[in-house]
Amino acid sequence: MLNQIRALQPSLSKSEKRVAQTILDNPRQFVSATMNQLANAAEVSEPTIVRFCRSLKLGGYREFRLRLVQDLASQVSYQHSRVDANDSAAMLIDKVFSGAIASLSSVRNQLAEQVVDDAISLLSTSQNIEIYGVGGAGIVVSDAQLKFTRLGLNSQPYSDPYLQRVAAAMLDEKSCVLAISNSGRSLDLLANCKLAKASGAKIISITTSGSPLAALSHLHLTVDLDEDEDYLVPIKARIAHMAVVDTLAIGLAVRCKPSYLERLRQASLVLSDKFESRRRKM
Amino acid sequence: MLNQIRALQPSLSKSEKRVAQTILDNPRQFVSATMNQLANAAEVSEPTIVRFCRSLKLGGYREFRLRLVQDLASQVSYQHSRVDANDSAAMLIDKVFSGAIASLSSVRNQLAEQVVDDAISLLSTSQNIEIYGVGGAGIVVSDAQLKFTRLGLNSQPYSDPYLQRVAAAMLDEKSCVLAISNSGRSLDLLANCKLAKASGAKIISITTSGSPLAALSHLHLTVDLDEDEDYLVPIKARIAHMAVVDTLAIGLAVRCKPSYLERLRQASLVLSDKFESRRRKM
DNA sequence: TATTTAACGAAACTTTACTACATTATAATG
DNA sequence: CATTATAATGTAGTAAAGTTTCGTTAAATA
Repeated sequence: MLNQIRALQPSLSKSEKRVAQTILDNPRQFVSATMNQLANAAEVSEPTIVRFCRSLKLGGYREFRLRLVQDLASQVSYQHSRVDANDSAAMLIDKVFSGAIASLSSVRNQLAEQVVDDAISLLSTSQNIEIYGVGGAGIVVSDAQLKFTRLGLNSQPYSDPYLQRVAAAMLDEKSCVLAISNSGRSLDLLANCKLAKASGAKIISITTSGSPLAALSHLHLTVDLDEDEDYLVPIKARIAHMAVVDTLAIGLAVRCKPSYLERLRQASLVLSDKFESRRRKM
Repeated sequence: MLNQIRALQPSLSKSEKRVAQTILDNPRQFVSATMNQLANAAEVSEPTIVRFCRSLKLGGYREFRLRLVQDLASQVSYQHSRVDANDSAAMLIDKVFSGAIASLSSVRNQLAEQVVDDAISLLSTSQNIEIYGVGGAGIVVSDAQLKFTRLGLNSQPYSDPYLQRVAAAMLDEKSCVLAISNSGRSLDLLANCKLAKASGAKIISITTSGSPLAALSHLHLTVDLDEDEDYLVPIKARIAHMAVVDTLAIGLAVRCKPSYLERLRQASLVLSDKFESRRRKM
């Protein structure tokens, strides 16, 4: 739809071109706009709006708005611009969510299928799994631990560098470390992964390509993100890492041990008495 | 949105119930319907349609239709979210990521701007913030705590029901509780939020609409998700909740206290000696 | 059974989308 | 260069959709 407008733009009349430009500048602004509001924004008359809609082979403004809303609701907006102080709540929501969506969809394209496959196999054959991460990644570590435990895997989370160090020294060839870090440059984490490797454990990393952590891993799951502004509150990395972990967990569940599925159902049921009637879950 | 209608259905009047049922029977039929058409289909009058929309906390029919269209448009990708044993790694990746993306994009449409605004104001004026969640939500609680701490807010995370209980009893009018739960039905969490409310604290919830938790909150941030198959490994809820928390955190940062931004830069710098050269971060 | 309260729809009213037509600008032709 | 044809745009009016007001009916309560 927006692409169609862009494509048709050259063939439009001067006023209609202005309408097209106004919409393309900030489409979301117009999801609930009336014809009048759009006309004012583009500084044209209402009939021009109708004619613009007809140029797009649509019945009228009503149909145009319907299409626009559908388009924006399903389509990911890649222009995750930075937030600033006079953004309305609506813009704030939009920027945060489209930023998160954009990074997920970029990571989806980065992930190498083969590596995911290998990682799932390795995890399923390891006798124990240790999950390492420091700082903000600690949250992803807990998340991974929760997921693996639910699958009945033998895993331990370590987000404290000192405990990590102790644990790493104790590993053997049948162990496997899942190391999570956005930068892949945390000194503590690097040292501990080296130690784990020296103990004979396999290292699977979820981190930026080209980082020292990626270099020393046996399997590297790539998560490269734009760095701009994410330092504000780094949600993108967090969410992307969790999605990767989730892919592994679901892969383990459905692929290697279908019996896991049954276990998961039980995990849900066992919690049901902790909830008020009508539904279990979470 | 459709979930919300389902949730509210019991509490509606006879005619409004008929409207709800008519829509739920075949929602797509009404994406471009006028009020009149919907009224005829449900065999009620137009004012009843308006009242129905108001019962959903919407401004009127126009807003209702907007939400419906957004909802149905973003649901398209939910279709292929079910994984099965003979999926290739590529399909696995695709399903996990598009599921996550679809839920983010649906939550983006659900979030009420006004409530986000109010929540940001309330958080910024509260003397202390307590963050509650149990089970899987504990991860989101830690995430929220990390973000709020970075902003220099006075907040405490409680994912243990017993500690929660003790803390809730100690609150006063200047406190505020951020309660996170997908189901909104955890007995422990509900009891503790009631206690906190009785102590005079304000409750902000991130949960499903129509749930008991939503009902007792002063501010309710809606996160309604499809329920099917997420029990496998509930990543969607996790990610959606984190994104909502992120919206609040960024809102607090840019809106209320621009000085926070400076503080954040410092938080990044202070960590730099923990990293190998070339870059700080995470 | 009487009285209050809530639910609902008929009709008036407001806003929004669309149409018909007049006006202006642009291009083409003598 | 003037004249005419053609396209582009806006003004004003109309029809349709959405919303409000208010009276009537049904249900609940005393």
